[in-house]
Amino acid sequence: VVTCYPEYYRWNQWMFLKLLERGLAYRATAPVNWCPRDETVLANEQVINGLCERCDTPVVKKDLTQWFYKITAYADELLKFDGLDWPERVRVMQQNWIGRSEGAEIAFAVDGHPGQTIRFFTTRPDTIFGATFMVLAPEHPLVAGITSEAQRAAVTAYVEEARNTAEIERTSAERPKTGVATGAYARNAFTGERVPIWIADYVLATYGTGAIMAVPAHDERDFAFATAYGLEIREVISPDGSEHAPLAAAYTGPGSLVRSGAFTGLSSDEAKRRIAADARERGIGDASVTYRLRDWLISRQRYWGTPIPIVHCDGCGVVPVPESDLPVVLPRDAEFTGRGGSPLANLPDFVNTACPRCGKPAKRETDTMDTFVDSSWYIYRYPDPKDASCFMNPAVGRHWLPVSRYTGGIEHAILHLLYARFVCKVLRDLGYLWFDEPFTHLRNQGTIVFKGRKMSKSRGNVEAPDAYVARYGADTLRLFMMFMGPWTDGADWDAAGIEGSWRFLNRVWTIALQPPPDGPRDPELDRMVQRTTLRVTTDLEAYHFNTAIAAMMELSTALFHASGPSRDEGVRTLILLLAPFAPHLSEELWHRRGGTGSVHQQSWPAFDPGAVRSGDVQIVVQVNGKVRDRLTVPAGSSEASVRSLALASEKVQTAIGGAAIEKTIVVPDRLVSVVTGRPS
RNA sequence: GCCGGAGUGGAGAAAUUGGCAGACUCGAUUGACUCAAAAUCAAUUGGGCCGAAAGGCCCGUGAGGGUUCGAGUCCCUCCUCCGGCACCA
Repeated sequence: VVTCYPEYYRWNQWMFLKLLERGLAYRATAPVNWCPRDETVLANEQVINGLCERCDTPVVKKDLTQWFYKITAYADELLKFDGLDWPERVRVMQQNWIGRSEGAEIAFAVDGHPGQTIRFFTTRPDTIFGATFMVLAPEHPLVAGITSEAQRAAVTAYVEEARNTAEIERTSAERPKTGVATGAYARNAFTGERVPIWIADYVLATYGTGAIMAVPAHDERDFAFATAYGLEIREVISPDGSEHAPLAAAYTGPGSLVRSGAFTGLSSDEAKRRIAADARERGIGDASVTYRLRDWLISRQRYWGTPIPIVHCDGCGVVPVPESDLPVVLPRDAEFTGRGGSPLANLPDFVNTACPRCGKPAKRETDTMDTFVDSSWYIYRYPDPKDASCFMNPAVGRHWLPVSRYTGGIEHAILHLLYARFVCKVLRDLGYLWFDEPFTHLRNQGTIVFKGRKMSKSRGNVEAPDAYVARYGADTLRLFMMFMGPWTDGADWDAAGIEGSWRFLNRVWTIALQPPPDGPRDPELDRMVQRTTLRVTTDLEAYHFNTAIAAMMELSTALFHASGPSRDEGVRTLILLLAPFAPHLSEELWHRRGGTGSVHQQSWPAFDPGAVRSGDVQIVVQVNGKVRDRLTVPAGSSEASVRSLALASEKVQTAIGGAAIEKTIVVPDRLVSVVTGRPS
């Protein structure tokens, strides 16, 4: 939808130019996720279990030149959730996704290839004396150059096969480890030994440096690989300080170093620091941090998306469209060919343009932006959508932003919510926003499961509400869905209980329109109205819609049996409380009872916390932890009076049975607990 | 495998965050109204035991242990289910 409005998406383009200036947008050739069915690239976040987020087609890797946003520059800040009221689940998902690992990056020289080194990342530099071989990802750029003639055919075949294997299959942990020796050797800079260099697809090109030192004694994957190919397994970390050979399995815990030269005897933690420091002194490495998070691939070979404001000129290269020329308008006449590549590439009027720098004929970028770019900042447009000078009017925005209440499905946990946090921080650093986080308070509505699967409009797994609306009305259906259970939990869809919501609304209708029978004021009912107002108000703020409705049901039952002015005022309050839950019915009743204006524009009912607590309360009396009697006393009764009243109870005295009282505990307005010594 | 969340009646669920377990709703049973049914209203509805009744007693929140005057809630061990990530070096 956004793509229909150039005045919206021009700001996607404006932001792109700002990020480009800052070095936060860049173009690079990299192995990227490719959906063969949609014929477009995808960001990592849009590959779900190796499948395309949109069409569930297995994704493959392809080397392509694409545009990226440098979200990794904010990885550390994105790990922080200071001051945010967010569900634990979402925080953990984002933290896992970002995947920060501390360790060291170290280089080993390739034997017989002067100047060539293999850089690798490890979280366990303490195990470096046990690195008996190295493994490169099949896509690693060094592979072709170092492979020996004898191994060339085998290596080429393996690389080819890896390229043609779907990502989901390649990264399956259950898959047996496979690989091929390159015939080349590296020099372990710590043991001084020559170690063979292998390629294997269990090493990922996109993580760390795409290469590892393999320590089979202390890594399960390396152990499995070494066992399969008969490579040396050398213990260098011992849980008890003594040596154990041969190892039946990798020992991945901490311990003290053995067979590790000058570092022998150190603890794992100490050795991690000392070995990284040693690598730094020798100029071959340093302590380092690696993230699982990859930069955000924003190019798409799709029609519906914001055109990327770039011109490719034979003379000048990649040239940004000047800000004054924005927006670059998405043509309306593109054809959906269903074939590969961006549809824009087939429109000569769009593609052919003049270079903004030299004026010579040039070609426009034909990729469009990921639509998650659109949704990453829309909240800043809300405060003043008419303002044309910027995407947001700061004077208005200061009043409304950041967003204090945000809700959405859990499916946004590491897509929209991560992108929006990133864009917020970028705009802050550009000087356009004055806060660090776009959404200070977040709640996820639960998933409704229908026929065993998530009920989803885009997936077509829905039950149309029409039949329920026709039979019970939209308010009943809405109320029932809020009453089924906690809104944040979701539920299996089952309309069996909808009659209850229907009956409740009918009862409200009846009592609201009946002329109230005469009678005196009813202080007990007045208090209940107050109490209900309190409960509905706090439950609403906490998203506890089910219990708010339960409280209103109780009030409606009490009003049904009441009379007099208390009843009439209670009904008025109930209609106001019900308005957010049953908007149509409450509006109708509001008018039928002579109310003016809309019920939805009235003040929310007030309550007096003191009045809520007044009246009589029931107090439980326990003897040695068991309930023995119940007392009714005025709320706020003193501890002493409640205690003596409790001890005066016959039932309590029977339970005490003459034993000595050790202590009594009084919880105001709630209970008295009597503790005795051993029964005499 | 790692991380997160959750296990409470026949069903959906409550429980003021350590204070009467099962509010509210569905379903079921019984009664009132009706020629009858529907609708509506009322009563009962965790299990077991004692009692003619009024009422009383015991057990009970996935399992076992612990802390506490008191545990659905806190701690330890385990089981099951749901969700996320997963060959991330």
